[in-house]
Amino acid sequence: MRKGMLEYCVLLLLKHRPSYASDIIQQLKNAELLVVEGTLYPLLTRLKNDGLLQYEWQESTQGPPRKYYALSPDGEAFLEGLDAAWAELSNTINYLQTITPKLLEAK
Amino acid sequence: MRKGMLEYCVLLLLKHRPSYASDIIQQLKNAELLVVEGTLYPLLTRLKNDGLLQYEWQESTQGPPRKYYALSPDGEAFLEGLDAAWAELSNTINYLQTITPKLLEAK
DNA sequence: CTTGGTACTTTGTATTGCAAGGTACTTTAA
DNA sequence: TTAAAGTACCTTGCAATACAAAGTACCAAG
Repeated sequence: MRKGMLEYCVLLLLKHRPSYASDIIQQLKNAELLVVEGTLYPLLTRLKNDGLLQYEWQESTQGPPRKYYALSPDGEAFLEGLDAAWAELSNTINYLQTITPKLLEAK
Repeated sequence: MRKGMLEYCVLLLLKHRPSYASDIIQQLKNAELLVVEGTLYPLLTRLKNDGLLQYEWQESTQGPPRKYYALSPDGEAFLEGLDAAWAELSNTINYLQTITPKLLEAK
């Protein structure tokens, strides 16, 4: 179900504030969206290769350095497209839900 | 983006009213969701094999007979699970959207 | 100098969506 | 009577995504 949504969620998070992978996983967990490393790392790499993200290394006070990802200008534009796509999808589902009688009862 | 959503949309439609493949495609197009045969037929077959859908052949006044698909009892239960999953995903996205400052401005 | 914690990465597999092509039956029209 | 067009169903092969699992590297604490 959540397939294809992760990209949008990650971009939303990074728009809010640049983060590194483990941090992103933690933030998504807070939003009740479970993601694992094997999913996120390839996604970040792909988005960077597509020019939607940038990153810079930053030293950590504890442990190895971290790759902080942030939206590139292209990424911001792309995200606006996803906002529109989400709004449309959301409308579609709402419409399909309302035509089913049973959900109307549930109100 | 729509990945994984098609299943939900198709089940919602079939809950509303049993339909055959070409009809489903048309209804989804009306809801602004473009699907092609190569996507839908395997999906219907899979849902049937999983016991979520049933079908029966019905003669058509014009053209070849049609396979009318409908939700099985298991399918109805499964759909309720998807309703819950959608509500949760929707909440998650809403939350992630609201923490980004720019979207708040857009209001 | 070894153990445990943090962070990043890669490989292989299953699922999903799509393009493209194919089969079969029915009606229309030459 | 056959040819063409329309409707409906199905299959194959490919690309993209998510995940499990395993691996690499650095640092701090004991």
